[in-house]
Amino acid sequence: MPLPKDSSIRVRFAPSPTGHLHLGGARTALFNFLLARHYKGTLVLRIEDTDRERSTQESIAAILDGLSWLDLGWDEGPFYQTKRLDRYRELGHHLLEKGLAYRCDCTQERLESRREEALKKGLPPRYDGRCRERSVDPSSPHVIRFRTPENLAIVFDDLIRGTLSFDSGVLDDLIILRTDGMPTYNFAVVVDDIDMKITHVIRGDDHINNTPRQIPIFQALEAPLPDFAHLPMIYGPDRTRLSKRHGATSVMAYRDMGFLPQALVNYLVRLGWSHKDQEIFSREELVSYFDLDHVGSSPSVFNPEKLLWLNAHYLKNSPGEELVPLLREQLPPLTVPLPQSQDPAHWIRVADELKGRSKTLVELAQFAHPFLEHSRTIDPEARKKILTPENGGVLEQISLALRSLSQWTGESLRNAFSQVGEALHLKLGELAQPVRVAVTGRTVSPGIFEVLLLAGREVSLARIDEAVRLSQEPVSDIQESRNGKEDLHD
RNA sequence: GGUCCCAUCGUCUAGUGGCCUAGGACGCUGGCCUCUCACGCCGGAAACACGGGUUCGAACCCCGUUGGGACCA
Repeated sequence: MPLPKDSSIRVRFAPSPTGHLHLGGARTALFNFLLARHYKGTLVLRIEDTDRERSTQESIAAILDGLSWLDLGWDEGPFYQTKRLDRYRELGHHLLEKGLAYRCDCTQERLESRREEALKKGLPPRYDGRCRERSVDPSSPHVIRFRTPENLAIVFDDLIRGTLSFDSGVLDDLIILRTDGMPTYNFAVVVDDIDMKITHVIRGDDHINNTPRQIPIFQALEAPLPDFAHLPMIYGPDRTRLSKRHGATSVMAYRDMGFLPQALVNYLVRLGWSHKDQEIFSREELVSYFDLDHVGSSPSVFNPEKLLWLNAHYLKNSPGEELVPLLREQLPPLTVPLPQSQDPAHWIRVADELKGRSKTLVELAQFAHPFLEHSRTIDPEARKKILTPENGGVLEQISLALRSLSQWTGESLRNAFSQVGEALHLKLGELAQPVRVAVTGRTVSPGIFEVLLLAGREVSLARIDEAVRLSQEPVSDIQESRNGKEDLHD
């Protein structure tokens, strides 16, 4: 079902501000965004805040933040349903006048008891239509119900699922305006989609059952029907709808965990959509390739491993200078910065050197810390294992050799190491590891020459000398005694 | 319970009746590279839920079964 290529398509993203922007919502927003861009149409942002109990200002802010972090811009809005209440009432009364809706003053108690009766008889607990033909006093408390057409097959062509068919017999005469004049969800949505001239309703498939309720309202309001496309759900690992109990679901939580928005977007778009075998997409490619034809109809399970892989990919391929501001956000404030940390170029070098080994910005920050902060903490395991008295001697030799170098380059450092290696009959690896621990405090880092160059001569030598001292000291009483016991078992 | 949706490797997916001895990716795994860890490169295990049709031919079309899920209550 190809869409018009020109064109004037108008789509919308319509979240309820009852929490953060979660992954499912983000994907719905993304698909709407991409479709709008692809067809050069319009994306409308609408905040469905009629549930005043649960809607909050913070949620609105959180959703807007999430969209902006993902760089999903919209063209019109945000429109707020709570600012359109008069309009819903107007159209509700319009339907009333045309006899397409009616007043109902059934009490909560009555409805409750009818429901229980129906349930007992094994019938669907629908409204029994008591007020359909009654004339209820407009001045007494009442709701307005939509007169759902009876015995009618409601059929529509879902752009993703194909033809979907429902029997209106299972539908209630649903309330469109409550006693307090607030519109119900299905009514407000239809009024908005009409007023905002939405041509394609693209939403999660949890709304699939709402569609046959909404279609008769479009018709009653004599509005053209938009096309519908219902996106499959995103599941957690247990194949139920992704929710808080599956861990982080808020897109902002992913930012905090050190993910790049491009990675999350790329991950999300491949959940349900594909373009042949391609896995990595630039924003431009996404806009030019995206269409509904290749959106699948089966739900997908969220897989954090693959997101991580994508994130590593984007990290590796981002220029250091773009990473620096993000790196700063992840880094705890520096207590005593290294002298070279004053130099922006140093930060870029650090980011470029370390981005290839990091899966997240958090990891990148951890790797980067020893090259930015004056003091570096030595991993206790690494100290115990690598900074042995024997290696202390090795470090002393290396320190001497490094000091004698008139200038530090990759080349001169390599030469110095091989000379020490020859003299001590040690391989490069056996030299590099103690130096690595001495300078970075960890057993994992970039190549040893890169490390030395990045830390610089002053810092490197000071840290190596400190490591020499540490290697002569006992590790610590507690660790010593524990080691002793372990040794007995060997 | 009612209505509706879904069904290819563990996961994301390609596949739109012959190109399929089912392709790619994540993960897993063997190896290479190597100063550590990654990256990268080469290789491996791993799937058409089941049963009926339709057809010369079905992963692809139809029906049923099973299994999962959503919504409403």
